[in-house]
Amino acid sequence: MHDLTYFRTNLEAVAGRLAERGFALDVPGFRTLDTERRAALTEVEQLKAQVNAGSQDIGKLKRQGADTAELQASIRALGDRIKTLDEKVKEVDETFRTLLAGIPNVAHASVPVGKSSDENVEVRRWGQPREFAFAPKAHWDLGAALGILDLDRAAKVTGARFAVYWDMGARLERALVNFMLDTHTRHHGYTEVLPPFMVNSASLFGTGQLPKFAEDLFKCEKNDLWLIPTAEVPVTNLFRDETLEMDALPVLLCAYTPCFRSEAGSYGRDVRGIIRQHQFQKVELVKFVRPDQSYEELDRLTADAEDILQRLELPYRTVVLCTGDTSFSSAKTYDIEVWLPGQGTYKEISSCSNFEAFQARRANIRAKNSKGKSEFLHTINGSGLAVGRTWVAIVENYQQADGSIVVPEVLRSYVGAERIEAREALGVVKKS
RNA sequence: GGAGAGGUGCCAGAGUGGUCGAAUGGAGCGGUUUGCUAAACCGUCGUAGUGUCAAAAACGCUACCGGGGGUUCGAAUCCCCCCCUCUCCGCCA
Repeated sequence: MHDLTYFRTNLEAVAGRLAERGFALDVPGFRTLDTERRAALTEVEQLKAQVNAGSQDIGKLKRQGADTAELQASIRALGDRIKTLDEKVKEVDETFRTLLAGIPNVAHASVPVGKSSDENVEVRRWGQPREFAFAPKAHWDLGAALGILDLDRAAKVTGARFAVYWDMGARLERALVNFMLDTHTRHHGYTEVLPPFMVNSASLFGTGQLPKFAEDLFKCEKNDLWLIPTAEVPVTNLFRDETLEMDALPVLLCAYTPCFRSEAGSYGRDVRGIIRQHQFQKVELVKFVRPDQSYEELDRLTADAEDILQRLELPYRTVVLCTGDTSFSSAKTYDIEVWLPGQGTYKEISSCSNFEAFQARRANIRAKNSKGKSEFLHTINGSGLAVGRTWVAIVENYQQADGSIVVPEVLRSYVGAERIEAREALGVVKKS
């Protein structure tokens, strides 16, 4: 959400910046609506002022024992006009707010201008993709053969784009969650929170998923409850309608949650394996920061996420998204992409964004400085990391010629094994 | 799910139809006093929208006492619906 006064006084400039990211702002339409809104507002407020003044007079006159019937009647006569004008204001106001709420954030000056992901810019690369003496397999083949990943039964129990993890597969997922949370809390200074996995619509508005992206979410019609698409939503909204102390910033939080996405509009993509699921697990990093420090804090958060991959010794690259690929609420986003040998490509495993005051304004999250003056703070978040995709990266990168998986050094105490091998005795391995 | 009690400013807490944007106390901020601290005293102290204005400041107006609707010339106060908190009962991991 943009600041209305700033938006209005800098309309042409803002429209130009929005065009860079592919959003066409109807400037004359905005001006007309804005003028219309203010005209109606001015008129109805003048009428209300009349009513208020008249009502006070009636009070005084009645105490003096005077007859007020005539005055009451004349004020009552204003009622109808106020009522119709009020409705008009409400209507214009709603249109206006819907419009304003649907306008994306303006990209930071350092963000490269571009139309699509093709124009994202790589900023660094870490690690060397391993040379395989054999043709590396994809995780769906490896996982099925090891009996640790079972998509068929998931489809039976629930449906497409869900997964069942068995045995060491489940253990690996859980190990990753614990390893990530431990690393962020012990080495990077984050405080762990465990939020609800369902939120109300006010929270989704606060972080920018509503009203525009409702179709990407799972909703429980009855209660105004939605399954979270990311922990960003409940965690950012922890401080909705609150004012923090500027001196107490930055606040660094990390949270493990499952995430639920309808994935409407991505039907043909990533159909195999568990890259794109309706439910996946994620450890999320969320920061509430001082406005003047948000970009250094974004770099630090991105480094915290990358550190997980470094500790797991998984090769990756980091790209800065161009204006056209940056998401609705974000002013600048880095994607971290892990190397997947089974597919011979770098695949997004984390997305780290600075929203500046865009979310804070929507969610009304402020910070008060030492002089008692409060302003909107900046919010930052990123995956640290997507657990399911990290699972995929480990299985594909650490696969052996015999189909077993070597467990990365740092995970061994969590997994309780150095290697994941097929366990026929379990009876879940499907013959194919 | 049933019965009852509540939800007021940063906090505590008054206020049951008019002069209430809201008493009082505390916290905060500014100041006086003080070797320092404490105390005392004085002042100040909500948010948003909008008008005058080139703009800022300032001043005015409108709205806001959990959310939404209604009654009335006038609502924190009366009525209806919803949400949340607390107590008891039921159910339940």
